[in-house]
Parts: sequence; C-alpha cells; structure tokens
Amino acid sequence: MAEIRSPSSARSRIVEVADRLFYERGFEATSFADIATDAGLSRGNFYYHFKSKDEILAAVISLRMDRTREMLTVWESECPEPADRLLAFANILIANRAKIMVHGCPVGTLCAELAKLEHGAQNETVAIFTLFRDWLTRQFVVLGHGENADALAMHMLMRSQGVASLATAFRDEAFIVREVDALAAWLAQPTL
Amino acid sequence: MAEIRSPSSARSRIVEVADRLFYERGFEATSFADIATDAGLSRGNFYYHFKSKDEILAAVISLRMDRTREMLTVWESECPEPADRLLAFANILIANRAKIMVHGCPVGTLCAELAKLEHGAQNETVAIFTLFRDWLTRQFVVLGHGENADALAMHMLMRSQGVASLATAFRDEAFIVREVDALAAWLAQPTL
DNA sequence: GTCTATACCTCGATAGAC
DNA sequence: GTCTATCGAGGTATAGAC
Repeated sequence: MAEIRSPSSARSRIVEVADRLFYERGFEATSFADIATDAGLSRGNFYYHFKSKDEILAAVISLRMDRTREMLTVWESECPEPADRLLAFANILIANRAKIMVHGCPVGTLCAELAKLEHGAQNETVAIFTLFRDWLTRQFVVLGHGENADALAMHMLMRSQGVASLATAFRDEAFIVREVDALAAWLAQPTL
Repeated sequence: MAEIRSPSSARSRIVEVADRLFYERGFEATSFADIATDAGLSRGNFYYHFKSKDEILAAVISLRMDRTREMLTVWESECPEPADRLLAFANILIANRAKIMVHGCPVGTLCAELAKLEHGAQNETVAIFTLFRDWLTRQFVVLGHGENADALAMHMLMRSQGVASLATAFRDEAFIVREVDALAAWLAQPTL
C-alpha cells in the first residue's frame, strides 16, 4: 500500500532536517538552502511552511523540548529507583558518545551559540536545561537530599556539559567512559 | 611627545579586536566590516595585513596560546606550591565570571564552533586546552599523583568547562562560586 | 600603507505562475 | 502546495588610485 502523508509531513520533515543540521553545523551556519535540499523542497516553497529562520528555530527547540520530556518520562517508567534514574541520565554521554565527540551536546552548543548571537530564543533553549534540572532535583529530593537537591542537580548537569565539551575537543572515548564511571561513583554519595 | 607606532601596530590592533569579537559574537558571526570598524580601518586596507579570515583566526589562536603560556608562567612564579597553582587555575572562573556568564569560555566555545564548521583550525584551538592539560598534569605529578595525573588534569578541565557552560545558560553567579568551592574541596583529596 | 570602488557570491525573504 | 525567478542586504575578497 502506498504511503499516505499527513498534511504536515513537509513541515515536520523540515523541522527534522533543521534539528539535525542545527546540531551538526550550528544555527547560523545552516542556510535555508541546506535545509530545503535535505528536506527535498525548493527554496521558495520553504516559506509556505515557515515565515522566517527564527520560526524554524522555535520549532526545533520545541521539538527538542518534547523529546526531552518524553525521554524523562521513559526513564521514570523504566527505573522505579531514583538512583537508577540518575544513572540513566549519566549514561546519555555513553549512548550518544559518537555524536558528542563530533558535535558536542545539542543543548549546550546551541545555548552557547545563541548567547553569542544575543538571540532571544536562548531562553527557550535554557528551558530544556531547566527540564533536566528540575527532573534531576526531584530524584535527589526522593533520595533524601532535599536541602541541596537543586545544587546536586546543577552539579550533575555541569559535569555532563564538561564531559561533552572536552569530548568534542579531544575525541577521547576512554575519557568519557572514565568520567561517567566517576560520576556514577559520586552518585553513590553525592556531596558538594 | 607624540605616540610612535611600530610598523605592526595596525596588525596587532586587528588581532586584538578580532580576539574580542570572536569571543563575544563567535567566529562566523564576526565580519571583516565589524573588525575593520572597531580597529579603525577601512575594509580595503584590511587585506594588506591579512589575506583571509582564516589567517586572522590563526593569529587570534596564536595570541591566545601566547597569553595562556604567559598566564601559566605567572602562576608558577607566584605560587611555589602546586596546590596553590591548581587553585589559581580554578579561580579563573571567579575572576572572569562576568564575561563567562555572557560569552562562555573563550577556548571551549571557539573549539565547539570550529568543530561544527569542520574548520581545520580546531586542532590549534585544542592545543590551548593541551597547554592547560599538560600544565595541570605536571602539578598533579609533583603532588604525588603520577599514576593518574593526566586523568585528574582532564577532570579539572572538564569541571571548568561544565561550570562555564551552565554559567552562560543560567547566569547564576552563586552557582559558579559554589562549584569553585567544591572544586577546591576536591583538590584537597583528588580522586577519580 | 591607506583609501574608495566594486566584483561576485550567498544569505534570508518575496512575488507570482502553475 | 509547489515551483521558478528575483530582490536587497551583507559577506569575502580584489583592483587600483593616492
């Protein structure tokens, strides 16, 4: 049976391609022509779906927000124990190490780029960080670290960002594994 | 007495301005016109000093290399104890917190941008990281951690990168101070 | 060494035929 | 909904007068 496309398939295809290219090449370095080519559209037809580049950026950030929420929900259902949930977070670095060694963390690098561009959408990107932050905080609260749960969450986020940054610089897989192990060890007795 | 300019003063002025703009706005987002304007030159005269944007980038990276070497030398002469030298490194985050909260780490953000652009100069930027890495390693060796001195050095670099990344995202000064304190505490008994 | 003028390209964005 | 054609702005880079 022939494939039936929903009316928004072109739109979602654009967002998917933009999401990938913004990650791989950066927001500014990605042109409409790049996205249109990879999405199989003409440049002109592009503006039927998005009126500006900022609109595409907003859609991409929204997509990443949704996927992050989904991922956190999956971890919650798959890991009844908060300790295992925190380990699941740490293991993103292992699971995505190939891409991280080439393009860094999707959230961190976009946030840094938008900060330098003084782009208003930086706030929306930070909101993805906040999603992680609040979720991590809740796990630390359940573990009995209510007092400084948020500081511990920020510490975990910080280490994941640091590992991603140096992984991109040195492309050292052993470093990533070593630091994830160290993070897991820290999780056994988290202090600040 | 009138100011006497060395023949390379225009050149060094360009590099200084480019260094600042590449940090504040990013490499790609900075145009020749931007640099020329801030350096007080016409666009045309620009190419008398630099034949291409990549040449300016190379000069900027070289400048940062020199300044990093100089900084490390100063720390060595000001701090006889390796422990104090490591603290001096950690304190860059405090000293530069205002700029870091807006533009991130100069080395880390440039390295991430060049990685996405697949720019050959990424290797030269990583060399600045290596300068820090080797210097930190030497301090840990003197402190008796010869076995995993390099891993400890990478861990310190990693944490400074992570702090810079989240500092840019959340613009939280208290977070920086807290994490530098935590890093100092870790330095008292560094483990991985 | 410094300037103006300009070539040539790609960018984001628009108009209008189909 | 998709296309081609095109605009104006801004990018890198060059030529040539002074």
